[in-house]
Amino acid sequence: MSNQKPTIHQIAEALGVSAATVSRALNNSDARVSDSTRVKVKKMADKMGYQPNIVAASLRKGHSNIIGIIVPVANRVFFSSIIRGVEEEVKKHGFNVIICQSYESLENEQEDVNTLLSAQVAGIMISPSRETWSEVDHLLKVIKSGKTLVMFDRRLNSVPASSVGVDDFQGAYETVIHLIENGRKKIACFYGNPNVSVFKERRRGFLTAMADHGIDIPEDYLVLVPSDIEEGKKATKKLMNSKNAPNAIFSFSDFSALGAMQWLKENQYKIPEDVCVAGFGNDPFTSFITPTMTSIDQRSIEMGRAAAQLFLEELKSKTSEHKRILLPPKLIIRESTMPNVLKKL
Amino acid sequence: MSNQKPTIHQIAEALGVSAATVSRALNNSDARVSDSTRVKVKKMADKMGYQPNIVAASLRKGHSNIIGIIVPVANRVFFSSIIRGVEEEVKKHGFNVIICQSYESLENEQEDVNTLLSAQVAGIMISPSRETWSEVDHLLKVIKSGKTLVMFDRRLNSVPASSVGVDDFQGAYETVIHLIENGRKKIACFYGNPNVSVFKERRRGFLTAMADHGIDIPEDYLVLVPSDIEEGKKATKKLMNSKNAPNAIFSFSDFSALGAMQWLKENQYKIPEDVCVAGFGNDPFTSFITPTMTSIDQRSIEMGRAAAQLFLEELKSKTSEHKRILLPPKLIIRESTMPNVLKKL
DNA sequence: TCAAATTGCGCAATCGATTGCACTTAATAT
DNA sequence: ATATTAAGTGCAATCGATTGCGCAATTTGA
Repeated sequence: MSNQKPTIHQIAEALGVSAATVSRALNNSDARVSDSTRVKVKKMADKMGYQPNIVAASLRKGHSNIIGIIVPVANRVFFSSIIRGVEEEVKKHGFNVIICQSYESLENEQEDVNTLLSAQVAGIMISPSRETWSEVDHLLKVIKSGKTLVMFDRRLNSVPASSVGVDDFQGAYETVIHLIENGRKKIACFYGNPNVSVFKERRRGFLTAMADHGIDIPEDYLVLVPSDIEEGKKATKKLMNSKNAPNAIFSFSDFSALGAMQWLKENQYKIPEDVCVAGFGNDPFTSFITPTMTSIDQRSIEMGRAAAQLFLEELKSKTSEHKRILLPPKLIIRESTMPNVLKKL
Repeated sequence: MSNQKPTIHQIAEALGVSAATVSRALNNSDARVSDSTRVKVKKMADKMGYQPNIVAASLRKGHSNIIGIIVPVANRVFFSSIIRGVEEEVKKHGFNVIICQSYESLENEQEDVNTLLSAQVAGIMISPSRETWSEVDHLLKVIKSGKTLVMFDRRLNSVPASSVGVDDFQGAYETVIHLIENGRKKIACFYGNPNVSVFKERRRGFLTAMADHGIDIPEDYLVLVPSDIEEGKKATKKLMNSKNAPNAIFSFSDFSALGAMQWLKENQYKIPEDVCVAGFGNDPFTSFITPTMTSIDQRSIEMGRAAAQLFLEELKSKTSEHKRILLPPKLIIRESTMPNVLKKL
């Protein structure tokens, strides 16, 4: 049966050479094969429809050409775009990616790490779950086992590994400045779980910008709001019904910002005239809604690319030094804080 | 060094048994091990921090526990949600997924298939690229090589394999009926590339519904519009500026429907009063925009789950019969075609 | 011209888990 | 009490590619 997939042994036999030679001929890396043999082998491999068995190679080499990616959840545009970026980049170098989702659970994440290690991945790229901040043994294990580890977006100080992210501090800072420059001082902030690095940075950005302009922040202007439309509505309602309602809301999430806008519109507030709203993340929907929403672009695809490049670099160099790459965020000003609209007032 | 990852041989040695016994004890499948030994082995494996080398097992077994997924693009909510569904389902059974993106290119898809076969995947789940319709040898190769193949969303008649999808005909049909029941007869249709199965079905649904109600369709009401905002705008402009402008637009894509809505709003048309707009896909943004957009939900996560279940079934049974699972679509009626708004007229 | 270096290739071990076959011991049957 | 059968385990081959080592042939250097 010619149906059976040929192996290097079949090729070797057909050519009267050894399997070792075939292997070497096919892997351009090792030059210790004559050009004529190499050509012969390649031609025969082609003719026989040879497809390398990567599993066998992986076993022998001690690692596969697969990179594990762990994200909180894969069907959010932000993360799926990062994955896209990673995939595009590593593919060029013959790697593939396995996707795992932690669903923001530490336990799932630990399991995922084990699965990936069992699969002998070349390394792991991770954006840690919301619950991952004090307990990081599973990530240290990855490093100890000699595998490359790279974090993206969220990072953990307690894990000695490289990371790529957007400058969240800067993004938040710029946004607040933008609001202030438009004459807003009563700026409320929907912040996120400060155990997550990116939220902590955004918070610092908000506070610093306000402090730099000598603006005091009423205690109730700082609200912990999960990334969720309904939560955004709830928080907005409470805020706007208080005796000291803000005239701007800066949310660490596009979704809670959307909730804010929805509540404001339902209650006849004008955006941006009465209340400016800015989100974070530049999810596609921010440019579809009415009014369009100001937000900070996190350059997800580029982040994925950069993370992948960093990963591949470290895979080669096996250095123990760690890099921290910060991409510049991009404030996208839209109608929800539009200056020209405001200036007309 | 206890740093080295233990293998079954280490465990065997520590226990004074053979590696074969350890293997059998760890894989509950083969019962030919005494309970006492099994317990002993498991305890020791645990103590030594044993992690199975799946690559080795895969090599021996001739296939891995990895399932390849090929999608046109991974960062569209529809596809990433399917992936999520698949991942959730197969994980329970010890499988992992590798994601490949064809970017709607046949060539990429062919390459992806090769890569996945090289990785000795257990099988492949695919939503074929737009360009994949006449040339399907690469998919036949998957089947010939004895691997399980399942298609989701888009399917190919020329490929003898099971598939899961939503009833696109039904979805389109219902939508058109809904528009007609609201008194619209001048319904334009933004259709998609008919080489793609789902678009062909939606087209059939549209035409059938119109025919069933004896409504003639002017030639220029049928417009080929790619899934893209700008294309939707362009098509709408042309349509509305013609002498026989429609009073409803049914688009096979939420994005071109969004384009339609944007153009209509910019040009002072009222939605739904002047023109009703319905999309397809129920992308999250459809419920965020103003007015909210009527659309058909494709049950992406469920589709992923169903596809995964079907896949796992076939993997076991190795039957040559093929199933075609059709999920019921769900018309989500929103403001852009809202009946109560219309009735007030 | 002869030693030294280089090139080209084969041999065989190796990666770690699985599994058919065989063997021993214990259990059951006659 | 002897013959069958079953249970529990070990041996060793196997999956397919890689690679250190060694050998022969060829080239280079002096």
